[in-house]
Amino acid sequence: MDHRITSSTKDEALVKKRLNQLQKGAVQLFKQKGFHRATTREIAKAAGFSIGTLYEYIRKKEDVLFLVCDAVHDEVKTRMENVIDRNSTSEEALRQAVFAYFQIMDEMQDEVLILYQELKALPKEEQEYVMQKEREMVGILERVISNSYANVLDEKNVKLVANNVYVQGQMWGFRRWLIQKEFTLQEYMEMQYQLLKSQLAFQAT
Amino acid sequence: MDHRITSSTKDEALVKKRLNQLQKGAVQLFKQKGFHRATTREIAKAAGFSIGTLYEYIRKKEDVLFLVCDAVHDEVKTRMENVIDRNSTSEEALRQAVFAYFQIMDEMQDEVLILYQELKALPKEEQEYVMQKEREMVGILERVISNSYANVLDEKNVKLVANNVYVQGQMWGFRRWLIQKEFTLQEYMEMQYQLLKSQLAFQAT
Amino acid sequence: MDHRITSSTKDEALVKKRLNQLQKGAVQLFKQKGFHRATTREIAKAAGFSIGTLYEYIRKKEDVLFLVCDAVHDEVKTRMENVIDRNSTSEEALRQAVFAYFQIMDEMQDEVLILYQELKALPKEEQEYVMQKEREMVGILERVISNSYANVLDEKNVKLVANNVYVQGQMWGFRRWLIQKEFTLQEYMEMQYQLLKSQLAFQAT
Amino acid sequence: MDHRITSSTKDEALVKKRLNQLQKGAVQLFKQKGFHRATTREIAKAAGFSIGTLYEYIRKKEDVLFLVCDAVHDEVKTRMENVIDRNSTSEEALRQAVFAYFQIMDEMQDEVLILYQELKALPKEEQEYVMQKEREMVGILERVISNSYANVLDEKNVKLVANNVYVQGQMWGFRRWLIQKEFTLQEYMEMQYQLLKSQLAFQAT
DNA sequence: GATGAATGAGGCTTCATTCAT
DNA sequence: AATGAATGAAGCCTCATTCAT
Repeated sequence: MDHRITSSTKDEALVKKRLNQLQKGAVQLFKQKGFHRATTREIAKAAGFSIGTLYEYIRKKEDVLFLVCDAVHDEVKTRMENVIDRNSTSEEALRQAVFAYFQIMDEMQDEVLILYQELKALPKEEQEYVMQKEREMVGILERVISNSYANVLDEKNVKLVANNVYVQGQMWGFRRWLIQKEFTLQEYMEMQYQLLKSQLAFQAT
Repeated sequence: MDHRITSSTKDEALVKKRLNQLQKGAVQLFKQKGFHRATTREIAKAAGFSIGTLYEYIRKKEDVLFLVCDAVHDEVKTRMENVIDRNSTSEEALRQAVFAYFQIMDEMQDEVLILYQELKALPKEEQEYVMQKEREMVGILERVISNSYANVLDEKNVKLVANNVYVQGQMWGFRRWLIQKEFTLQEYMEMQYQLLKSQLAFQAT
Repeated sequence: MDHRITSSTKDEALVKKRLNQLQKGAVQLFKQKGFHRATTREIAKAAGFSIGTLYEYIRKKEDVLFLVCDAVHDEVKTRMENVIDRNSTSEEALRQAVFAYFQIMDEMQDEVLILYQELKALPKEEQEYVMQKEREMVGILERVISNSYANVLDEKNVKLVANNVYVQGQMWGFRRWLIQKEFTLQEYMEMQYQLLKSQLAFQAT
Repeated sequence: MDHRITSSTKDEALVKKRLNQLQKGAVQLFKQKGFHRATTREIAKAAGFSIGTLYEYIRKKEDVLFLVCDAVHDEVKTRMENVIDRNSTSEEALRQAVFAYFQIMDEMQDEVLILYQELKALPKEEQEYVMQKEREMVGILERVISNSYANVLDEKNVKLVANNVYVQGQMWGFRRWLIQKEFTLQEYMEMQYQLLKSQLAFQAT
């Protein structure tokens, strides 16, 4: 699944299956207790196998966290790419992408929370890797925005706006104790999108 | 300093001094290693006293984290309040407040990072307390925005915009690996402020 | 190969082959890492088959050690017996035997090292068995000495001298870090033999 | 006590006391189970304190082994030096030293056994250190022999003979299952000494 | 009030052994 | 007969917390 984690098992299909079990279980667990409070035994149990088997597929507890982070990004990215119409330059395309992104962030808020809070528990090198994935994600938003409003925004503004949108999506889950008390997802999406449009419209004048 | 931490010591002045040492040392330490990786021995050492003494002033390791979180918020709040002109309703007042806020977030980025990442390491009750402080901070921004643009924005929009600004300030430090690679602080402040204004201006039309 | 190890396999030829593979591989491995640090997986790999197969031929990890110890002794004994002229009583026969013994100890120093250091890792009963083999080896030397100098030495002296020679042979490999720094094998053999002769000669006076 | 082991405790006298307890307890324990089979918990218990305290004075389990090896050598050396008359060149002085050495080896046979069998469990660097101590011990014997028979033996012969005596002393304990079945300590000492003298006498002719 | 030695629960990880295929 | 995935007991070590001085 990922070259960074060397498992002693040889059967590729099995490895994939096990790592998938592991990642699924770990997300549920980390959601409740966070990475640090979760013990390796609990991780194994959540994945549905024994502690011994766990260590057939990972080398260190941290590897599980990395697995989760990696999987989250991959899923977000895949889902975004399925939804984005790369050829369209219409405003509608932007709306569609932004709404889809917020929707995904809503569905994956637990995963995103983990990613946010535990990143620094990873070794430096793996942190870098995860950050790179974040850059790619922001890059996707940049492209969408830039496709829709290429004429009105300079590159730097696009970067900033994309980053803002990206963060706003994450904050929906991350600051749910505040935001979800005040807004429904519909409202949040709609309002943020209106604000976004007003920025773009204004720059265009 | 805070009623939640009961120290067996009585001399108020000394307690204050010690807790201050503690908080200062802890921030430096958590900055480097994070809360979980820092041991109580290291915390004591960073504070300049022994492990035994540490436990004269706290009851659990978590108390130190709480202390730090609390202190960070207090400092941000104090500095913001010193800068804000509560009576002014001019656009200039908004600009001043936003710039000041970003400036503070820049200076305290390490502290804010800690606060962000370690919040869930606190017990539920203390989490609530810290969240409450966050709400207050957002509230301050709300008031400033609302004072300047009361006529053009409904309450809910103000809430959202204030929250966005608040998060953008934190992200300057939190996502420094991305943002600070692309923008200087000046640029970031200026551009975010322009975007903010365009939102407000647009709503006003 | 040895009745102490019951393998579930029946084909005698195959068992022999496998146990031989196993013993050869294990010596190489133990040489590097010692018995305790070598894992059963590594042992299986060194033998050229899987962990599952390993356990078709042994029951416990210790069995491998026993196998090695046993094989070492057998080889030393066989080689000694090939070289010794049981009928000769001349001094030359002694010289020949002693030199041959030292030569063998030189060639098998790694194996002897293992035997020396890991003996107590065996269960008591197997220890006894190995010790018995040691006694036999010393016995061979006793006979050679006694054949050559029967008239001058009482039985007890022969026992002691034989034991000394036996140990000196082992020490060539076991204390190589000291002895092999100071002497070449030729020198060591020659000098030890001279000392041996002087003992015998003196007793004869 | 030894710079190689860094204990977190500051009080020098206490450290010395604890390390002494530790070493004493460990010898008893290793005697029974060997180093590998002894758990850190058992080591702590044998030393009379908790596992936590154990790790206030050592960093790794291996350190305990090193401590033991070191202490054994130190004790042997000290006792030898107390007994040796450095000025005497008489044959009597040699006899005295050799007998004393065998006596010590008899009394410390368990310790010596440990040293012999577990040396390779130490990290390379520590092995070197222990070997150096062995060299010193052999050196002491060399000096005694050379003092008594300086005129008859060349340096290389002295080295060899000293090494032989040294090993013979250790073997009394190490091969007790063989030697102590056949000889009393008195006999062993006496006979080995006679052999030694015959070597020296013969060279002198 | 301050100190730091002592404690032991509990975490991570390894690895001998088994067993279904 | 051979394989290698699965198991879980058990080992090493850390570190938050206590308490006697």
